Formats: sequence, structure tokens, C-alpha cells
Amino acid sequence: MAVEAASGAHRPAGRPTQKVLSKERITAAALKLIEAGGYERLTMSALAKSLQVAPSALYNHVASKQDVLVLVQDDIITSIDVSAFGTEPWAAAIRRWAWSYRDVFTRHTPLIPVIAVLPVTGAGQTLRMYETLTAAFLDDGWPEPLVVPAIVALESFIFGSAFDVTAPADIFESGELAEANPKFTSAVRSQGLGAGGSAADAAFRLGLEGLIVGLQAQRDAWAAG
Amino acid sequence: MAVEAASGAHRPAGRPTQKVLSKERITAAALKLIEAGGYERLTMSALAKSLQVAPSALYNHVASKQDVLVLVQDDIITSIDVSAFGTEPWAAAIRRWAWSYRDVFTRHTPLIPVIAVLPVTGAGQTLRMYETLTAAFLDDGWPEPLVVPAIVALESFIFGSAFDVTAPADIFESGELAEANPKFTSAVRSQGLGAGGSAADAAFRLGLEGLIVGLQAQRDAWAAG
DNA sequence: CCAATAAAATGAATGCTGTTCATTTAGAAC
DNA sequence: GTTCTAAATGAACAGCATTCATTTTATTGG
Repeated sequence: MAVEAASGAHRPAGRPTQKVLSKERITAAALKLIEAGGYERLTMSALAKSLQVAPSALYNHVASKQDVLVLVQDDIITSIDVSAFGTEPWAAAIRRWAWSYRDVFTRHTPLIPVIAVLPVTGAGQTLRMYETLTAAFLDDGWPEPLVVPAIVALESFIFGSAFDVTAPADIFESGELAEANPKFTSAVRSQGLGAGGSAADAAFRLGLEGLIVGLQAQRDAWAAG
Repeated sequence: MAVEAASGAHRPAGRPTQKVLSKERITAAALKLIEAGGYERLTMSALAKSLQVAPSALYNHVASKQDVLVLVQDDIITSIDVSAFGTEPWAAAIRRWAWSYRDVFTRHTPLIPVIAVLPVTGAGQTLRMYETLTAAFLDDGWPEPLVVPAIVALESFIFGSAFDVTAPADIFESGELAEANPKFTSAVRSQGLGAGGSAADAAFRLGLEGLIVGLQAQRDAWAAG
């Protein structure tokens, strides 16, 4: 007469008959929490609750919360658009990839301090993306020693820009100090937003187009000796 | 017979005869803690202890820990080298400023998520730096609407690069997955480090020089119509 | 000069956090 | 079939930022 499968049933202590948790399930639940309520809502307790499990059970599958973030990171990497590599010329492909990369991480800025510092070892999807990128650079005639620095430079710009998107629109309002800083105050007001884009978009476009042109110039300079 | 000034003396409850705390003292103490033991050591309790005060006393001067970080940020901004503006040509001045900016924030990466998002209102030193930058851009003939986007683009690159410096040297070791990602693995090995610089420095140099060239090209393109 | 108010400290308490550990049970290995 | 390991529970912990009642002092207004 035991109500084994009743939804409100309480699982007794001890190893369950069939596995309740796995890295995949933990990753999926974490992503769901983040999408629903942002990173503030991603706590080990909340994660456990959403998986109908005691918090301590998570630690049989991950070593720490940081570990969970790594799992999330390697998952969302797959949502970056790399489809232009191989079909479009270098600059166009980089452009599409970069905008997509920035958009994804705009919704996941708390991951940036984690992944910027974390070895890619074991992060399979992340490595896959780098492999695709490297191939595109080599196909475009880049000298091998410049490829990784160029990718890192682009990524740094993308990460920084992702933070920028999350800033409030009035971030540069100087307030009382406007009169003491007249040139900057005026420049903020005259900011060219382009058609229908935010200030963050305008800055990203300017910087990205600049980087694309500038990196190509560096590539050619290297080739010239 | 009261031992008023004895160092181990316990301060009684109630407003003290002369002020113990101020924003300046809190900022200085926070910086000292950070320099001694990094941001993990900066807790409200530790901060209070270093000021020989109860933690709750801090809240008479700051609204939150985030508030303390803002104070720290506006202080360390003054250690960025802006001396080249006004004395050297645009590109050289930007170069010096950018390297200095990156170096400062390499030691303060936890501030980046805070300041990238925080209104500059009330952050006087930060505004001062922007004013100096704006003047340099205008003197170099930049169209006003491009100034703020260009600064933001540079800053984004700098912030992202600051994270990169703190990464371990072997961050790109692919480990077991090396064979599955041969092009990237090879590119990592062939990375040109330049003379005596780290991989992060090489990437920053490449990106910065690219951005300088590329942004100037954008400026000229705007001027041409 | 005195009364009312505001400022600035203490110290106790709160709820939340990530994490650990002893315990229990079930499956896997020899 | 016994031993070992994996995977769950639940209680406990220290540390965190923050709040609140209380006390004392300084400042301000009449």
C-alpha cells in the first residue's frame, strides 16, 4: 500500500533504485533557473529544490557551485552562431559570430569572470568552437602564431562589451558634475546611435568593425615581414 | 582613572566624542584589505575589524557593500596614467593610457562587473578621466558623436583583457581533446609571444594596435561621409 | 541656555549562503 | 555472498551582508 510514485512522496535516505541526478540533469535545471530568474536565483538550495533533491546530493556529482557554472558555460557555448564559418568570407563570418557571442553572454555576464580564467580542458563544446575559428583564420591565410592572440583579442572585446549592454541607458549622465566636465557631457549628448540601435550597440559596432579592419592590417604587416 | 586612550579599550555604545568613521577612512581601509589579501578578504566584518568598529557602524556611512566597491573604484581610477594626453599624439597617448588602465584593473577584476554597469554620477574621478579622454579625441579631430562610442569600445576591450591576464598560462591546454581539435592545439603551441611578454600581453598588444588603427579608419570614414 | 532632533556608535539577531559529514540504502565487483 | 562503492537524506556549520533596538553625543532652533 506504499504510495511509491505519488508526487508528494518523500524519498527515504539511502541510494535510490534508479538514478535521480546526473550532470546533464543538473545543467538543464540550472539553465532553467537562470532563464527564469537570473543568476541571483541560482543557488545550490534552489537548484536542489528544482530537482526535488536535498542540497547535499548535488555534491555527489559536482564539486562546487563553480563547477555548476562551468557546466552551464559549456552548454550555452553551443548556442553561439558559427554557421557563417566556411560559407562566408572571414570578415563577414567573424562579424556574425561576434554579435551572436556578445548576445549570448549579455544574458550570462556572471559566467565571464569564471570562464575567462578557467582552463578549457574538459570543456568540449568550447574547444569545438575554437577549432572552428582556427580553421577559418587559417583558411583566410593567417599566419599560425597570430591566430590565438587574435581570437583572444576578439573575445576580450566581446566579454567587455557584454557587460556594457547590461548597463543602464543613463550610465553616463554626469549629474551635478556636468559643468565640471563639459566636453564629456556634450559628447554623451551628441552620441550617434545609428538607426534603431542602443548606445551599447553603436559602441560594439564601431569597435568590432575597427578590430576587423585593424586585425587584418596586423596580419598583412606580419606577412610583409 | 578611566583608560580612555588605551589601545585595547572597549568603546561603549553611543555616539563617540570624535568621529571614528568617514567615507575616506572606509575607502582607505578597504583598499588596504584588498591589497593585502585580495577581494575574498574584503568582507564587511573584516573591514569593520580593521577600523576597530562594529560591522553595523559601517552602515551609517555606506548603504551596502556594493557602495564600498564604488568608493574603491573611484579611488583606484586616479592611479591610471593619463599623463600622455596633451603631450603626446593621440595614438601614443591612447596606448599608454590603455596599458595602464588594463594593469590597474588586472588587480581589481572583481570591480569590473560593478563599474561596467554603474552610473558615473557621483564618481568624480571617473568623470575626470572621461573628460580628459574626450578632450584628447576632440583635439585629434574626432567628430563628437564618435567619441563616446570609441571610448566605450576601448574600455570594453580593456576590461575583457584584464580578465585575460588573470588566467593561468595553460588555459588553452586541450588535454585529452587535443586530437579532436588539431588545428587549435597546433595554433596554441605556435603562439608568438613576442620578446619577453606573456600570451595575454601579446593578445592585448595585437588587439590594441588593431583597435587604434581600426578606430582611426572609422573616424576617417565618417569624415569622408 | 535649553529642548528637540539628528548623527554615529554598539551589540544582538536574522536569514541566507555554500559546503561537510555521519548515516542509510542499493547496486557493482570479486 | 560478502565487500566496496555510489548516491541519496538530513542535520549541522561557519560566514556572509544586513537590520534593528538601544545608547550616547553633537548639532540646531527658539
